[in-house]
Amino acid sequence: MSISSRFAVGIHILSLIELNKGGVSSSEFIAGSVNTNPALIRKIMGMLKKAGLIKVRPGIAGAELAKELSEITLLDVYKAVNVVQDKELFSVHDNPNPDCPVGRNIQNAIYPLFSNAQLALEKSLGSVTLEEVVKDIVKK
Amino acid sequence: MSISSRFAVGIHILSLIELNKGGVSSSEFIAGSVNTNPALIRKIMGMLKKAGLIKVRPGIAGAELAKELSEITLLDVYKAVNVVQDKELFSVHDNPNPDCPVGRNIQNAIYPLFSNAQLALEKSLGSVTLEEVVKDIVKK
DNA sequence: AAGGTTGTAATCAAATTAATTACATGATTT
DNA sequence: AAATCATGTAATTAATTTGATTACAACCTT
Repeated sequence: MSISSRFAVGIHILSLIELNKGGVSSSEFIAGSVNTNPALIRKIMGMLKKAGLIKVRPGIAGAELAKELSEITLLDVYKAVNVVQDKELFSVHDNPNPDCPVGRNIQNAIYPLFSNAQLALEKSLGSVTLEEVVKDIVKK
Repeated sequence: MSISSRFAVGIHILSLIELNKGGVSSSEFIAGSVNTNPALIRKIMGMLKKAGLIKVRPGIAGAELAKELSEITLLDVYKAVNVVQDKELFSVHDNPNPDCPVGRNIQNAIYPLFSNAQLALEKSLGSVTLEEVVKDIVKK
């Protein structure tokens, strides 16, 4: 199973706001670039706003970045759009048999290992800023 | 969204086979420890078998490890049970607008970054062997 | 007051998971 | 050889999540 495309769309939204600095980035405009529904864009923008990444106001068309792109990492976006609940990238079967030594201890044995893997993922995402993404888009 | 518990169950199965070396690890026995259905266990065991991690034969009760636990990493299990398709941990929205500079290039800009994050995750999983997991279970 | 935009809830089809049932195939036992 | 038990595998089902869509209240500008 895959992590929701909300994450990729979030990156798309932020990049577009930056590259459209001169114009007005309304949800409809952004939806046109992402090729989806304006309501979905507004929903994701609401998450980005809540995370302090963009500024949007009811009734006023357009969104602005709340931070420099160089200060926003992919991890910030990842966390903002809630694609993965904290510590729950990997799901674990519940109610293993408590009368079995393996069933009784498997969860505690696995948990820190899964947690480390998830942290490695997040560390990787945290090492890339949106500035780099936008530079790459411009270059192409 | 979370990665299927097949992964955790796969680890459970392999650990149990090891710790039950003296006895017969039938799908029903394993299902009792995992607390699920024998058919599901057989399905996952089929994947582990296909990946060369265990030996099972039709009609013959019980499964055996095909390798030493010290030679099996979490990554081997992860790949065996197909919880994530190669290069598809993160999903990307399709059909972004080709007439927009961002829409046209976002996928290529994002792809290697997502790929790196996924590799970091896999590297972490590849650094842990099942031997460590079983030792931890025994200790508890 | 009119027109356009954001915020948000509700609905819907499609996809995936895990549980379950069913049964064909294969091996062992009596 | 027949009965019994295990694996292999397909099909079904309910629950959950996703992304698309509609609808509309709240808000701002002209």
